[in-house]
Amino acid sequence: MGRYPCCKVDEDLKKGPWTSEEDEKLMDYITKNGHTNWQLIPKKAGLNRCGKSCRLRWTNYLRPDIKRGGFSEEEEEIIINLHSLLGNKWSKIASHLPGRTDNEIKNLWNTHLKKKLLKSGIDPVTHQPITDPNLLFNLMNPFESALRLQAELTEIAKIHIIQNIIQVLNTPPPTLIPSLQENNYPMQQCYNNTIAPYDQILTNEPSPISNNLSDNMVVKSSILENNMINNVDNNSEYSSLPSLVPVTPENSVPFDQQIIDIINPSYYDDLEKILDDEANINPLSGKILFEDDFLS
DNA sequence: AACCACGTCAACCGCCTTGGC
DNA sequence: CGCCAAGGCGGTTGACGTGGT
Repeated sequence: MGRYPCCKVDEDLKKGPWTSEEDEKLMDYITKNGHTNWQLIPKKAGLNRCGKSCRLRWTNYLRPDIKRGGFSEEEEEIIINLHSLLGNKWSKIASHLPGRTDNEIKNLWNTHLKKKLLKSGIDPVTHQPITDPNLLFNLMNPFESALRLQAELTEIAKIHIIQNIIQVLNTPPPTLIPSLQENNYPMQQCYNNTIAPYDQILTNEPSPISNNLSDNMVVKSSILENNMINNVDNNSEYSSLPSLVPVTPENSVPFDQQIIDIINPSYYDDLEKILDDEANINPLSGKILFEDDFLS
């Protein structure tokens, strides 16, 4: 058999910050008896702590040779040089700096030195001048970089909104139907003119949002299309939602291709006009307003 | 004065190495 | 030689402090 386990999982040992009483107990015990067996120390010192926790507290805080206070410029230089040779070997780096712990050096590196090197155009991993133009751009122009990121996120958000609109168009509420019967509802114009290319989507092809549907179902849009545009007299169809059909490998379109279809400039531009113009959104209902709504 | 964002650092977690059996 | 616990190490987390709005 080997040794007995370090910290028993079922033992109700204290965790978190150390109190001054605990520090005092540990200090007293180690200065009198040394630290040959960390597993026995907490019991013998009267502490309800794991041996590992005691060792960490001692090596990182209580040890008498610990140097307090901030790091000097010289120490920082040494750490940078050693890191370029040793990498993230914090304990090895610490062994070259008397009074400094590996934890302390690691924290300094992650919070301060890494940024310092980046700012001066040095890759903190390789310690070589940064050559990646994107990374360099980000460092030199943080503001422009943020703007660029924001623009990219806006584009993604627009695609999400478009997907949501498609979802809404795929499931018309019953209240829309009388207007359609009168053949003057703006939604119909929407289909006929504004975003006519969406007819491509409103066919038997799976909706671009189908990938987001957790149950892997897709609205069978042909039923919807028939109800809304061609078959408006069939009232019995209006009250029920379009049936759902499972996505099958043969009728599914790769998501990348779906995205490309959506970004087809002709209807993307039209939708963008709607999305860009805040006046087209009813501030109370959040619904999209069409040209006819303004005329009436 | 209250809130928020960010930086710092002590402590924990989990993996790896070492060494006793 | 293999198993297994102790010790060591690096990554990560969360509490706390501080400065800005």
